[in-house]
Amino acid sequence: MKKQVPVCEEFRVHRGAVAKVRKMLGDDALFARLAEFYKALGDPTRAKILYALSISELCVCDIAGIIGMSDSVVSHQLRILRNMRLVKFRKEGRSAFYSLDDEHVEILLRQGMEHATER
Amino acid sequence: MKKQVPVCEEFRVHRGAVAKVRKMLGDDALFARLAEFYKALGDPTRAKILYALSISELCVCDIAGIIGMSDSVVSHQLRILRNMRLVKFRKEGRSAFYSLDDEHVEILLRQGMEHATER
DNA sequence: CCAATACATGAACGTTTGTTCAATTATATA
DNA sequence: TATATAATTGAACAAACGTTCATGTATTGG
Repeated sequence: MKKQVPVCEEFRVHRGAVAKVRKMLGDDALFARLAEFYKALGDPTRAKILYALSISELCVCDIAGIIGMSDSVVSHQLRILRNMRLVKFRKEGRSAFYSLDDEHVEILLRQGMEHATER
Repeated sequence: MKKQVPVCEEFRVHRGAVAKVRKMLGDDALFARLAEFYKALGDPTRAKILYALSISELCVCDIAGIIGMSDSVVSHQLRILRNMRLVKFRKEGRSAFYSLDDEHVEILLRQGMEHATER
């Protein structure tokens, strides 16, 4: 009888469980999207921006002032957050007011903050 | 009266709120840790490993077989996940069995997966 | 109109990241 | 004891990333 696995001698876990996981993991695009999403949160500058926006809607230059970085940096990072649908914005005159896209993001922020503050 | 902000003409939001956010954002180390944490989730390979481990405890070469990458890749990434305390492991003979560190991680995984699957 | 303001964008740069490959350690088995 | 297996590690390399700086585009006010 042929070996089903090319790596170890045999799976050390229940074959049914392995098959299930394997099927899900076949969807590369899914995990690419998942990783992209977390990556968007995985930068100190973007984390600060998101945290600031979790308190209040803010315009670009106010964000820049608050986190202590240039308008350009903030604008670049906001584009990434926009593409990942983590923030939304509205224009008013020459200002652009940003806010979190939904409370889903806010929940994730709090979860991460808990993990970061404990221990 | 002197301007308090060097960036825009004036904050467009309530000053009290701004002050509160500003204080929190002063803690650079906090946001560095927060970002590190999310960054650990923000790679397709690591996301796959974590998802696999959310179903079952697995040894290194089984993980490698399941996600279709080399033992070396998996081992390198597991080190990162270990350092971030996202996974724990136990040794048994020459095998090392990995599992998620706590259900905190599992919750975060599901949250991200929801965001990645919808839309 | 012209200048100033708010924001966005593109190129360039140094840094960080993930994978590959080879070598190493530790454990089990023949 | 010698060999094979499981896992870890380090160096090297290309790709991706974040910031800086200069420039561009609207919009507003003098």
